[in-house]
Amino acid sequence: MARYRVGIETRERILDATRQVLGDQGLESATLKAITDRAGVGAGSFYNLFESKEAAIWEVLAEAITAVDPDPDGHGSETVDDLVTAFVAFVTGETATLARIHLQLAGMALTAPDVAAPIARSHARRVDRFQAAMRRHDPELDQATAVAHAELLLGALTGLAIRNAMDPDFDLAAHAAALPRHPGDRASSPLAGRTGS
Amino acid sequence: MARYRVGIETRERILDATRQVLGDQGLESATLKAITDRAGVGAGSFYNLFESKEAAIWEVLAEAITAVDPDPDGHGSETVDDLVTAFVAFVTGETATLARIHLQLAGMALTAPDVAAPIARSHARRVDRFQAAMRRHDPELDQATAVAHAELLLGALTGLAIRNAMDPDFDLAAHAAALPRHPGDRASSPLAGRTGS
DNA sequence: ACAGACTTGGAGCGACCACTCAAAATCCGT
DNA sequence: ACGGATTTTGAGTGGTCGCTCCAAGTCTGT
Repeated sequence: MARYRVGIETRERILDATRQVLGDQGLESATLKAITDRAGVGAGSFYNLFESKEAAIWEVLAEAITAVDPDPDGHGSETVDDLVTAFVAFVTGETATLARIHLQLAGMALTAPDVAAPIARSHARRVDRFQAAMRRHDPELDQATAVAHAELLLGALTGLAIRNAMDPDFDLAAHAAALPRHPGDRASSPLAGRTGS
Repeated sequence: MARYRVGIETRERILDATRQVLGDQGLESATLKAITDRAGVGAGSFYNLFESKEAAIWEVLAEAITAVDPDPDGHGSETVDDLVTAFVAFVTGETATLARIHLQLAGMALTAPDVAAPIARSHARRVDRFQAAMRRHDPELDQATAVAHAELLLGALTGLAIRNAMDPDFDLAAHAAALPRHPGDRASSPLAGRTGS
């Protein structure tokens, strides 16, 4: 399937359309017609390139699960700040549509068992990455506390991302910058330095 | 509609069924058949009591939006700890099914505009309540910092609730107890005192 | 330029969707 | 215990769902 150039391009157009439909209208509205209309493609073309509607959706969901935690550029040297900045970029940059899908994953995980496992794995990986960065910053920090603060930060980042998605005027970068990076840090006011590091 | 006692009881059975379907299988699987089968009721009975499928679902969603923030028992004297404990009770107690629905709301808010506004309102009310409790604890605390920490705590609580819903062995109470209640508090290890206050 | 492989659109399929309706059963003030 | 109001059932409606199929069109190695 998809051996000629046109086929590969069509496949990408369909995945793009699936991303947009999932991001803008949600899983419930992601019908075959919605996807193929947006891709400008007939049903037959779709099924020439994908096993089923579920297959295309799953491919995009897997992308949304993975994309929030891209391969470790400086896996052993990244700081908590790097990780927070990367998340802000994920939500506000080119991957914004994927980010909107990412924010719907938690709800899906509760009701779709086969999507829950990879989400849990991805979450665990992310917690570990944050936790390691915290302990690099403060080698005295015990692991359990670092993990707890990592979960705290990730939960807070998700909350801010949701507000950002709902309110176009929300200044995600400023609020994210104000989060306490390490256990014992004080949350500061997001009104202060706008793009400060 | 629903003037006789049987009618009122049937209405409640249908709402119960809707809660269960939404909580267990999600909005996508909440078909009329799924709801009426679980309620043990014919389609005609349903439409004798509800305008539409959407009306029943909306009624339950409104309940899930509201129930997380019940009317202020001691509105002017509650502590952050009270609020955290209340949330743990909401997730693990009799309202567990409503809590599962509540956790799906964020995703819905992104794709269903009419559900977004009440969710945003409810969230703002909750942030305000947490923030007020923090400033009662430390009158020196400026509002912007208190609000930021309130958002942090709420995001973290939601994250923990999702983990709790996905993993039946997760000790939500212990993890919630370890969260930093006030700006500058250190997250502690959830392995320590299990049900300590 | 040919020919076999691939891609395309869209009519059509059975299944399921939300919803209607009228006749039968039940309720409850009198 | 009567009788009008309410409730209940389930077959039926039109519409949409995911998906199949195939004739026609396009691609690409030769």
